[in-house]
Amino acid sequence: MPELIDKTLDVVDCINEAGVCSLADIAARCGLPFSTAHRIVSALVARGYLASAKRGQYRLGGRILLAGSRQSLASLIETISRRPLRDLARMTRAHAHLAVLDEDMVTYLVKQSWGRAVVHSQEHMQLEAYCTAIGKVLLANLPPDEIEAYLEAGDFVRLTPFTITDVETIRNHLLETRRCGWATEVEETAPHLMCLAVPIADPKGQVHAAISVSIVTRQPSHAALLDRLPALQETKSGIEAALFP
Amino acid sequence: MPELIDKTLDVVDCINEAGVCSLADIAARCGLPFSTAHRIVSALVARGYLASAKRGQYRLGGRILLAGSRQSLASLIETISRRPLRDLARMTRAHAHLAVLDEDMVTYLVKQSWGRAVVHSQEHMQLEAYCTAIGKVLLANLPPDEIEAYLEAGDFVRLTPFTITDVETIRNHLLETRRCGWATEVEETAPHLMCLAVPIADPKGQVHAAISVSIVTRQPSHAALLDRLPALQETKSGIEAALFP
DNA sequence: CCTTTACTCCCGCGAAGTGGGAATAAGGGG
DNA sequence: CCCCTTATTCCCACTTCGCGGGAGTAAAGG
Repeated sequence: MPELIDKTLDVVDCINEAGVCSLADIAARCGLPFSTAHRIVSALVARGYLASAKRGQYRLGGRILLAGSRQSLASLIETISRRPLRDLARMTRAHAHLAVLDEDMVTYLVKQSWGRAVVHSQEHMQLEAYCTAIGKVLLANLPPDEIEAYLEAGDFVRLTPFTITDVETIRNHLLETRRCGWATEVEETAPHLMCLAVPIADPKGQVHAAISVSIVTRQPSHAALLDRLPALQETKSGIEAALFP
Repeated sequence: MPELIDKTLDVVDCINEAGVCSLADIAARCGLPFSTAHRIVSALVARGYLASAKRGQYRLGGRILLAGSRQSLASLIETISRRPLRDLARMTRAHAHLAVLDEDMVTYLVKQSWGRAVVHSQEHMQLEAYCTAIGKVLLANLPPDEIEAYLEAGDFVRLTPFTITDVETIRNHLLETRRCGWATEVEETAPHLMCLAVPIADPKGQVHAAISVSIVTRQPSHAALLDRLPALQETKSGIEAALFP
């Protein structure tokens, strides 16, 4: 790979992380000679990828700030994930889903089916969050105050005999989910249906989506779900690596 | 400026504008040889600045999408504008402001005073939009449905004998403002105070902020305001060029 | 299964980037 | 208001690193 490109992206990454830097900071952080750093920074400023407010203050420029806002990360995650999820569905002999949280509702962006067993989910469908594995993962990774707001505002309907509707129990589930990094759901939304989900996060730990496997069976058991956890984790890693190498 | 950096940014810009491209598209649009385009694209993909969903589909990667969301464009505009506005204030012998719209209120981000005349504005202060020049510019460049929503919801208080409170008149002012690119206000918020404002927009015409000059005088006149329009326009151009070269 | 299309890889030439250092300009503090 | 500090700009010979044509290869879609 061209070295200059790497150096250039090092500079951008560095400023992206640090917020504002002087040229000296940049040179030091990226391990670049002074003049090289200056040359790169000048080129980036000239193109609007960096901006210098005052002396010794470089920051991200308008071009980059605008680029981010035009397209949503969710749409990228969706297209990136489609193939890995199809592989996951085959490998685990289960349905695979990708979803994000939208206005406290789980929004399914990708569904990859497996076998004949029919699951009611569909792409673009919205479901309640408290009773689905994906929903639990997404809720659990919200800021604490938003979790509380959700728990207070929520109207937790009993969809099956196993649906958890008690606020305290849900809160504990969410805490546990956040701690261990995955969530399950066994017949909480529909009979014979169980689910295992993990989050998709960026390198800083911010969660942007979640993926899950869903199994339809006469004999629901946690063990059958957890067998799939390694494969799910691997898919998670693959997607995260594609998004944030 | 290093040529490779320029080519690299050409590629990024190209994908940013086109949304999704194949390698061939990129090479064609940027006028690059195939192998060169491939080398650049690979490097960008390896760093997460581009992502390839499937064959022939490159798009912006997670790194860039995330970079944009972390910092706000408003904060950049604020720091970039401070110096040009100070110069503007000196040159026009007036107070200069930068503001954005936040929840239908004008939010002042930068104030550069001139002379002794005191103006009530302050940085971080919020004012009503319908009766200020900056507010009119910002409102006028909202999507039509949001303008209508503002006009319907608004409670237009008469602050001075000259405040415009009639919805129909305000609507016409906004249309005219959008057409000609600037707005004035003569004693609509306070006695002896008049104002002239223009928008700060990106290359696609999207308005992100507005700047203004404010004059305190015993004899308010449109002419004295419009004398300042060229200087204001020049400052606008300078800021826009710094943001989006 | 086959075809098409996009991607990957290779290699010698030479243009293009490198980087040490000195001059210059621009702020901020006293 | 001036000086001092610190960031920035500029220069130039060296040599590395990227260039780019084309042939091979893998993958998607019919």
